[in-house]
Amino acid sequence: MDDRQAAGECPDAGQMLDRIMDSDLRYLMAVSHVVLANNQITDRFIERRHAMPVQAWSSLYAIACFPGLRARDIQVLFPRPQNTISRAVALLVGRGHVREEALPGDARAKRLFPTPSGLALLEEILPAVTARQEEMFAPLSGAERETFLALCRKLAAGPMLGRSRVMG
Amino acid sequence: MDDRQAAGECPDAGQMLDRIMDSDLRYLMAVSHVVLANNQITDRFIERRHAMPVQAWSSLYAIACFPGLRARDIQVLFPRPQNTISRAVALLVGRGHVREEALPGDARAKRLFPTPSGLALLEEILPAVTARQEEMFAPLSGAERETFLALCRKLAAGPMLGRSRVMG
DNA sequence: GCAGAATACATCCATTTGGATCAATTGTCC
DNA sequence: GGACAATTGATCCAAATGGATGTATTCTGC
Repeated sequence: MDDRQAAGECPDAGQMLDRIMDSDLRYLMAVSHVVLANNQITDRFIERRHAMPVQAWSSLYAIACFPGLRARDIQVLFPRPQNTISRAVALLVGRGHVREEALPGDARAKRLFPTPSGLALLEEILPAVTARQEEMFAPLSGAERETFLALCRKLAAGPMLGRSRVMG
Repeated sequence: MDDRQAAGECPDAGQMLDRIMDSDLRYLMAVSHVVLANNQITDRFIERRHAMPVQAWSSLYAIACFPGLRARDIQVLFPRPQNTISRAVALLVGRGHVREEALPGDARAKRLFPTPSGLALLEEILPAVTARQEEMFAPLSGAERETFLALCRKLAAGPMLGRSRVMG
């Protein structure tokens, strides 16, 4: 695939990145690269600072945004395995950041609410994550960010994002 | 944050997704959601079909795109921990999909090349992944896809994507 | 050309992950 | 209303993960 193979050379990293984002899988490669690269920063940072995995603080964020939601709902917002969410919620409850309440109509599910401690933790985490978002989106203008967001939302709204015909 | 808390109700999943993509962290939430949701499909599929983690087949893809690259270079394309790449390459070498060759100028590094078996495996995997890409990007028009790609590339080219001032 | 820093990759090991399963409850169909 | 399927969340356990460290080699400053 590369003439330089014969010459025993390889393009430098920047060129390789450019070219892989020009390959058949360019859309997938490009967006995955962006998210993977950022995860190395954001996820590791909060893991170290607060000894909690991504899914824990993002669950807390979801619970604070929508007090009373169920674990099940978090899974829709952050598509991860069910037991991952279950454990994240257990961690938050165990540390007193989230409180569970019986859901009147359904004895299986529990409604989740942030505690004052949970809200305080979020107020500590959110400024850092917001600053990181600003840092990573700095290359885009305001208009470009809105375009990017609109396109992501369009992808998220697509019916085949979370299930597949081509991959059983 | 939500008046329905008093009423003991929660918005449905679709509305929650909309609203979290309208919050302060909307850009991060939106793009992460898209990638996470797709990973649940694509990664798991190839794990089952070919008993290999994402990083293995994407390393193979990189090696086929740029024959002769080093493990180090793969890490630039797919930002993951170093030992993750190391193991992925070891798996590919162990299964005979990749062959290592001494790099003349540097005895530490190894040049990586796909074997016929590796290329054959890729020809089996790529159609499925390409079809999946098509499936997930179906909501976007051709022009929108190019816009999305251009914005992702702009983000990837940003100097602060892979390192951070705000997150030590 | 030599000492110390840096790089490339492999490996160790405690922790995390996720598929599978379980228990409890609710929904559906007749 | 009773049997069977579906849902909600917890837990089990084999396997993967990633930070730290090790080994070998190359680069840098003097």
